[in-house]
Amino acid sequence: MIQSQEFQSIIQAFYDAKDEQGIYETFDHLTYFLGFKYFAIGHHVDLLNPPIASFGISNYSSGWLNEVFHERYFMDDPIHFLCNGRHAGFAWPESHLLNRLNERHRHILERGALRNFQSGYTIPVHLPGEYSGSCTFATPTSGTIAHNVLPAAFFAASHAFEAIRRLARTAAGLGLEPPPQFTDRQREVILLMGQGKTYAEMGMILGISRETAHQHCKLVFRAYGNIQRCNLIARVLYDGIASFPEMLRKQ
Amino acid sequence: MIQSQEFQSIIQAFYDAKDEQGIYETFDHLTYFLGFKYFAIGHHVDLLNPPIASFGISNYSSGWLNEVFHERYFMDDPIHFLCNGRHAGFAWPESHLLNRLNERHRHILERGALRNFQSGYTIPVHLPGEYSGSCTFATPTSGTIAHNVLPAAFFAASHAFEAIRRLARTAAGLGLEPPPQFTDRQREVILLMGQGKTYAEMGMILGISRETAHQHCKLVFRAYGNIQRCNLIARVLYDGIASFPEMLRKQ
DNA sequence: ATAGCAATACCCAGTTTGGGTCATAGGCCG
DNA sequence: CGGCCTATGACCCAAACTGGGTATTGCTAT
Repeated sequence: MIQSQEFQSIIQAFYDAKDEQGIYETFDHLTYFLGFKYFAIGHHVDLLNPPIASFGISNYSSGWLNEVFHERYFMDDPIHFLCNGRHAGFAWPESHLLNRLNERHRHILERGALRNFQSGYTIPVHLPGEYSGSCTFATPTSGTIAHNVLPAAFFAASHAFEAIRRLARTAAGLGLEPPPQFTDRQREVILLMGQGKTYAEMGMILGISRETAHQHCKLVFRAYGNIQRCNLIARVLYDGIASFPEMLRKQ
Repeated sequence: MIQSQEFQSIIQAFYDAKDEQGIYETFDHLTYFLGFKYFAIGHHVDLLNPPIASFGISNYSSGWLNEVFHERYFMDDPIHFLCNGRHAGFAWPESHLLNRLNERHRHILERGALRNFQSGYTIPVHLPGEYSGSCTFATPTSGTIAHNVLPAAFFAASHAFEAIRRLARTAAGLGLEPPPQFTDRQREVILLMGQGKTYAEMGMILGISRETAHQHCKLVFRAYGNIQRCNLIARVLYDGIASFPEMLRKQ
C-alpha cells in the first residue's frame, strides 16, 4: 500500500492543493484508499467562534454536523479529549481509553455511534504556539481496524495537516507570532511561580531579594502582554517554555 | 514491511521495555529493520544540564558525542531547529530545508557529515507541557532515502517516543497519586482561574456572587491539599482535569 | 426522615500581587 | 568607547487573594 505510486501521489496532492476544495477532494481520495468512509481534520477550537488561521474540514453528514453544532458537542469531544498529552495515533473505541472519559464524553461517543461512527483512528497534532488539532478516519462498521493501514494513515494525516496549516496561514496572512524568549533567570521564576511560590520565597530560593524576583516576574508578564499569573502558567506550558516535570517537581 | 509480524512486535517491545537498556536494544533492532545505521531519540534540552524527566538515547559514536558535548552543538542542532513548528517528519539533507539554517547550523551539519551522518530522516515530537523532542534515523551513505520506509519510521518513532515518555515519567515519580474528582462548578472555576480571572469576574461570568466563586475555589484548593493557585493550574493540566484548548481559548 | 453533599451567600484579617518608577553594576559587541 | 541587555535592588499602593469561619437551600441515597 505504502509502496504504491498512488499513496505517494496523494501525499503530494495535499501540498499541491490550492484551496479547501482541493484538500477536500484529496482527503476523500485518501480516506477511500485507506479503507475508511469518514474523515475529519482540524483544530480543536470553538467551532461557533473559530479563531483566525484555524481550520476544520470533514465529510461528516450534515445531520451529524447539525447535532454537533446545536448540542455544542465540539466543546467536549471525547476523541479530541483523548488527544491530550498524546503524540501517537490511537484506534477507538478501545476499552482502556474509554476509562478516561466522563459522562458527557461517553454520551457524545454513543450519539456518534448511532450516526454511523462505529470505529476509527485518530492522529493528534500538537505544535507549540498553535491550537491543538487532530485528523480522524472513521468507518460505519464496528470491529477492529486493520493494523496495517495505521502507519499509512498516520503518515498521510501528518502531511495533510502540515499542508492545510500552511494554506490556512497564508490565507490568514500570518505568520502567527512565536512565543516570547526568556532569559535563564526568567525561566527560573516562571518555574517557581508554577510551583506556587511567593515573591519572597522565590527570592529566598534564588538567593536574591524579594523585589528582584518581583522584577523578573514583571518582565515575564510584560513579555506575554501583562497577562495574569495563572494564565501565564498555562501559556508557558503550552508554548513549551517549561515542562510539567520541572514545574511539578517537589522541593 | 509494515504488514510484517516483526514490525508489530518491535512496536510492542517499546511498550514492554522496562528500562533504558530495553529501549536501546529495541531501537537498535528497529533501526536495522528500517535499513538505517544510527538512531537518536530524545528531548531538545541542554544536555549538560538536562531537566528532570527529560531523556536522550542514541547509538552515536562516542567520538561524535564528545564533539557534540564539548562544542555544545546541541544548543544549535540544525536538525532540532528544523523540527520547530513542524509535525511531519522530514528527510535530510534537502535543499529547501537548508535555506532556513544559519552559519552555525550548517557548520554543525558539515561536522556531522564528516562523522558519517550523510543523510537521515527525523520525526519531530511536540506535546503541550513537555519539551519538544525528536527521533532521528541516519545512514552513513549519502543519497536519497527510500520513501517507502518513511511511514514505518514515522509510526514507529511516535510509539517509541510515547513509550519512553511514560518510562521517564514514572521514573521521575510524577503522577502517582490519583487526581481528585471535581464537580462541574469546580471545573468551571478551575478553567476561569487558568484564564486569569478574579473571583469577582468568575462570579460575573457564572452568574453567581463573588463569594460563591470564592467558595468553589476554596474547595478546589482543599482537594489538592491547599496548594497555591498557580500550582493548581499546572496540576490540573497535568492531571488531565482541564485541557489546554479549553483553558487558553479566548472568550 | 435524615444525613450528606453541592451550590449558594456573606464576613474578615492578614498577605500577596501587579502595576508603576528608578538606579547601579557587569558583560558583550561593534 | 558607548550602547544595549541582563541582573540586581528598592519604594509605593490599590486591588486581589487566602483561608479561616457561618449559614441556607435543595437534591439524593440510605
